[in-house]
Amino acid sequence: MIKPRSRRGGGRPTIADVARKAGVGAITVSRALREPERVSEDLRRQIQAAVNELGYVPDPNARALASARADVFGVLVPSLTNNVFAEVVRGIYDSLSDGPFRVQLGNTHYSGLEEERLLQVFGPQRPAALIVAGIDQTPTARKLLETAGCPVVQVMETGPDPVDMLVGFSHLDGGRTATEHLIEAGYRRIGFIGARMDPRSQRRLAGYRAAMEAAGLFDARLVTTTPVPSSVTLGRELFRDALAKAPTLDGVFCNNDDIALGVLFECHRAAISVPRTIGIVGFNDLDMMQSAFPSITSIRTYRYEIGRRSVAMALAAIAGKRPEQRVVDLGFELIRRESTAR
Amino acid sequence: MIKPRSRRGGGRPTIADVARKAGVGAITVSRALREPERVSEDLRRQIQAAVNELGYVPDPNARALASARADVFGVLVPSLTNNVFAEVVRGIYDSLSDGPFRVQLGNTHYSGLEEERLLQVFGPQRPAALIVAGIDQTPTARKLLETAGCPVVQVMETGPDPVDMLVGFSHLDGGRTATEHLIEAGYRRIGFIGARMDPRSQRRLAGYRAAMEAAGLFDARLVTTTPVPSSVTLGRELFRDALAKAPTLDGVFCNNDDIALGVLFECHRAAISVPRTIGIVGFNDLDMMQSAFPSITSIRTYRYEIGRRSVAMALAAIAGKRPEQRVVDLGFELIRRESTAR
DNA sequence: TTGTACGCGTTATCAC
DNA sequence: GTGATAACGCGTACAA
Repeated sequence: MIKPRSRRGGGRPTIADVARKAGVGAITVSRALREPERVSEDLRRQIQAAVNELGYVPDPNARALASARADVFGVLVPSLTNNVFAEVVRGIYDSLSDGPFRVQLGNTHYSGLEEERLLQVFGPQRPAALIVAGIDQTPTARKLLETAGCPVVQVMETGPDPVDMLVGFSHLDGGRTATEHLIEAGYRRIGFIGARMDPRSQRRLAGYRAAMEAAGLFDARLVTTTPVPSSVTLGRELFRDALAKAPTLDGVFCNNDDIALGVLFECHRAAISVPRTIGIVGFNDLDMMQSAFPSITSIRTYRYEIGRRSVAMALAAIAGKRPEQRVVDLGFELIRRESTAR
Repeated sequence: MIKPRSRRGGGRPTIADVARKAGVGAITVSRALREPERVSEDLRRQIQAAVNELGYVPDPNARALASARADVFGVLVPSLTNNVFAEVVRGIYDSLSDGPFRVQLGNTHYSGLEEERLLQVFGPQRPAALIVAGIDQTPTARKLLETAGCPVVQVMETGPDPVDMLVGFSHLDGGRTATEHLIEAGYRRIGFIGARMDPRSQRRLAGYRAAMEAAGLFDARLVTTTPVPSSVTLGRELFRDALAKAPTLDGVFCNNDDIALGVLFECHRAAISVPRTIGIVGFNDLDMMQSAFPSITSIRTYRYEIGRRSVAMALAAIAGKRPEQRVVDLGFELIRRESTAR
């Protein structure tokens, strides 16, 4: 008696089952599913019928093994809870939800070593594309990206020398624009308050410094930074520190909106008038900036759009169309509000 | 001249290469890597040497195909940008970063149908475990979870009838506790302000209602809800609506902290005294609640810990140890602050 | 403890 | 346009 070929798997229908039922070869079923235009109308219908009847679903693992390509986008961000990256990730997901691609998300915790590790985990999977935050990879990480054998999109920055493609904006220009706005509004003793101080924060600080020096206003005592992760509460503390160091402070450009909100709350608590005594500018323009009282001036950035664009570029590259421009600068916008309306 | 067996793949070393170099069978290499204790000391060392020399890395796709199991945790959340779920996801990632498991994250957009679709995408991958937010799956989704053939952990809620395992807390009790606190603080015309109104918000509302009815204070005009996604700005608008409907309002229990912050800002703008004229309670206790001015009373929940616990339970189940308690209630805590200190 | 033979479900290759 | 055959790289089953 012949054992009915005991399936190790869960007994789901395979491509062979569909082929048998449709009276065609397995490869034709495979083609009908992936490149329908290369299979005749007739067979396509028969195959589709068999697929529906059997409830056949291709095995992604088998497909990945055979084709040496997984339908996976590897995505690396420094933080999952930072709203800024969450928005980028959301843009990526929304752009991918239609197609066959899955997303594999990695959290680097702002660590270059962790990024290397994750890249080493992603590589053997043979992802269809890689999207990574930032341009400050370690040499090792950069080499891993260059040899990944798939399109790579770096996001959230701009610059001259991407691994492959790049979409974002200039943090340096953003920092400069924010600072220049404060100067034009009449503030003079303008502080910089920054937490985390990752590479993007560093560039914003550089923009701040450039603007202050150009105006002859730079003073190292006006700069307050910490590697500690950003939070509203930390913003309050740093503002107190800044005031202690520079009692004549009359404005602050904050690393990000959480810090800015903390500064605002501390001003409330200390009965410091905003924008009269202190002007405040944030960065990213989270929703709450417009609703705060007073509303807070901020640099609006297009995180969601960056996510979408990164996918569009990767998809184009996968389709063989290398985009005309490998570096896309989506810019930013200064949103003037009450916190600097002196 | 013999072509050196052109590899379709990228020519990376395979397990066979390692086996040859170490002078053992391929299966022994496989075992040495997955269950070292079942291979003799000697061979293990030889194999490890060969692995290092060749730079061998197992192909996860081939492994998944052969074993009918992918080292993947499927995770389904309704939102990527909502800090609450971002924290759960972070807990999951942090708990998984040591081991061999990758994470595949899906965004259901608060949609049962989207959840079904994602479950259908995850299924064929044969994930090692599934973690999903909530207990309100559609019948179809629930069936998919039950037949997934892997441990399933539902998170962020508690209840009597999990698909498999469940870790979270009671939103109904949370809503009741928040409301009772306002009542005890002396507020009487206490409103409920809720956005999105997903199942968890509905249960918080039910808790609010229970408390208000128990105190003989319930009045339908005090309830203001909308299906619109939550935001600080929306909180301001809803509060204005609530005041228009119930001018004698003297307190609000907010769906979440974003709404609560919006209410606070609107009070500032309208020169309404908090907590004297209006008491405010939020939900989740985000960092900014403690720094707001005045600081805002909230229900602290343990999102990160829920993420970690869910992984721990799944891992235990994978290891064959069905945990003694399939339902874990991590509770919550009322954090009293200035916004209700009348 | 180690190895042999084979299967996992699909796609690439090349012939028809 | 369609199909037979041979990988893809690894793990399972079973034997030794």
